Amino acid sequence: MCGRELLPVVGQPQPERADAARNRRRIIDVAARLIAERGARQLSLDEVAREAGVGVGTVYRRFGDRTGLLWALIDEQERRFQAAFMTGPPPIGPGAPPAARVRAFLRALVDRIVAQQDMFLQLEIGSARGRFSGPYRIHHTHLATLLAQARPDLDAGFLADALLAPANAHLIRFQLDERGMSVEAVKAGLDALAETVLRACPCPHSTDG
Amino acid sequence: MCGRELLPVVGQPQPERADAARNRRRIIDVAARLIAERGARQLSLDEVAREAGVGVGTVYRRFGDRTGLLWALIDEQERRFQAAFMTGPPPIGPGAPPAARVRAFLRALVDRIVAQQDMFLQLEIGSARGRFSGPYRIHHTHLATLLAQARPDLDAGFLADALLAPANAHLIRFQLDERGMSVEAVKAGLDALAETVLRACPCPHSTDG
DNA sequence: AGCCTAAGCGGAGAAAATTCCGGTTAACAA
DNA sequence: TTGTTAACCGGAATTTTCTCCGCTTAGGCT
Repeated sequence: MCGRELLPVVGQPQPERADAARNRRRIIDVAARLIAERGARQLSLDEVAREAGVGVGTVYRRFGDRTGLLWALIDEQERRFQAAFMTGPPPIGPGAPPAARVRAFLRALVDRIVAQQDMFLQLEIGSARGRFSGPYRIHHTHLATLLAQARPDLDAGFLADALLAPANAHLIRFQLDERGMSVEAVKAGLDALAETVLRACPCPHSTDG
Repeated sequence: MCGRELLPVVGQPQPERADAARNRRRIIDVAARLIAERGARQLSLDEVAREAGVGVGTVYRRFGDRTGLLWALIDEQERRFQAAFMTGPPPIGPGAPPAARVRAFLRALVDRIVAQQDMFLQLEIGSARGRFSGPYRIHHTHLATLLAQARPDLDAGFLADALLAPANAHLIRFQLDERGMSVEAVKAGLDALAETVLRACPCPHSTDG
């Protein structure tokens, strides 16, 4: 993992050397092209290195591993997404009521996963490295904050995990391809779940068995 | 994938030849031992084959791929689990009210994942093959049935996915190890989510923004 | 201009997953 | 017994990921 790819960078430790930056760019460009041509599934880092005119070692130093490169490819989209829910216009950005923002966020997240399904699928297999770092933490914090605003009586931290968990590339692909759901149906389901949670009656019946 | 490992076998296509059965057993035993000794992470199919005294080809023919072997190792536990929620005593088995069964089911599922964390983690990386086949479908069907019984007005199919999604080895490990939650806290969170969903007021306020 | 060194480079090589296929053999019927 | 054959077997070969390490160089300093 490289520590320069995703937003949660703390402080640029060192300015990147010119040759390193050039190689990073080359590698990303080649990888993006190869994925566009043949899908993320077929992406071989050996081939990326060869086509980019660098050694495999360089690819690994720069991106840590296969998933690191994939994260870098998704990064631009991720920045845009983060900007949308942090500073963009309502309903996903500030201004709308928390409940509406939660739902808009989840819908946008699903759209994002569907749009880059191929890469997200690859990210979910392969090393677990980074799965709950960077982007996940930011999404979780954002969602938990909104949930806590809307319903201070609930366990916002856990609920955020629970709402994020179904926004999973493999599950979504399964719902789409094998269960015949539409993207809208997936979004509607998540939306409905969020709504249900957000307006649950605080009154604690005994439901125990 | 082998089609003989997990419960949802439809009809035994062919009785297995004696040598094949013997090798299957050997392979499973060796794999179980190696995992006990060094963890699922380190399991090399080459080594399994060598120690079991068979060729790698045999391992692959028998189990399809790495995850196939892992599923086979988990299979016995899975059968026990399925027996518990399908025919076992309440509250997880028949007899208790659906809501209680849902909650007991989720708790048991988390326990199961925690108990074999190592293997479930490996299953979630590596090929997606079988991730939503066999066991998942059965869990989903079971849960959806219970949910539909308890709340015919909700989308039981989607909710079952949504409740199953957070019961994910990687998420649980993250919650346990990096968020400092206890296993009980994880179970309680899922439990509370299920309870919330199950007693949501059917009255549709306008929550939209 | 010349020096110094942290950062970077490349590619051989180790390790693991998975495929392929020519040579066996268990199981069953004649 | 013997013949037949679908199933099975083993392991070499292929492919891909990732590590290691000796050599090189960008960029700041004098």
